[in-house]
Amino acid sequence: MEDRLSRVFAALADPIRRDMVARLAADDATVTELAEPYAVTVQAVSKHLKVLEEAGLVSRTRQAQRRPVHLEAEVFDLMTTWIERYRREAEQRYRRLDAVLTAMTGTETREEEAS
Amino acid sequence: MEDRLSRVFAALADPIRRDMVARLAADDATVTELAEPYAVTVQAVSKHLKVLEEAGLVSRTRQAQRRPVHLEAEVFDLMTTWIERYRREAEQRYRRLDAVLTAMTGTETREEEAS
DNA sequence: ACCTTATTCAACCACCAGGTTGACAATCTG
DNA sequence: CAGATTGTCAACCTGGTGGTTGAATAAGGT
Repeated sequence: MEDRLSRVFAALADPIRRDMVARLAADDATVTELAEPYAVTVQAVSKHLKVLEEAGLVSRTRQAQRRPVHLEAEVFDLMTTWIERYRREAEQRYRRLDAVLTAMTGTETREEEAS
Repeated sequence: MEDRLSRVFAALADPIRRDMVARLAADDATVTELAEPYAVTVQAVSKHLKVLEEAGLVSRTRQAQRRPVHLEAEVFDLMTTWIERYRREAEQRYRRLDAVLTAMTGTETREEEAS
């Protein structure tokens, strides 16, 4: 899989991981705390965290036996940038097409603005 | 996998699919056109398109034997909404922490609340 | 009608992802 | 030290993903 963006998207393609991110946005948490709501073993959750960590979405520090997980919000920018870029491009194209269509029909009907 | 958001994220976790989306943002294209730059068979690309379609990222119409692919930009909103929501939350928390730290060092002698 | 072009379907394969159980490491607490 | 808590590692299973080749379908061009 290799590249960063792929890892980030893949990490968020799993509902459990997405839910963990959502909860971590509110506050840091330990592995067992995170595992509690889900019907899977704590080992499975540990694996999920590894995925999130390798995607750069979370970081873990050590605190006695506990290992608090912290959300790294900056990584979201990577996605947002990518998404917004192409969305904007596609929407502009849509608007252009819209303009063409309006121009074509507009010569007869004269409709003014769209939204 | 089931849910929409998972499918969208999973779809974009693949570099080829992401590249196809990027190209489709510029203009609609047929399957063979899309396949051309990649070192995979056209069948593989057809499969990728199926994934993108099931995620609601693209739609296909029929035009003679050709089957032009069109990007559906609206789906991006789903992701952006999700991402922005939690990023904002996490950043606010960061700012709160920042404020607490500033307050602590700023007053120095007066520690009242813990957290 | 026949051939060519565009695309999908089917069967197959190698590999990865998400889950399990069981053992181990690291730390606090009695 | 002994025991409980917290978390990871290793081995294993199952199912899905991305790729292949080969055949089938759909529509146009001649």
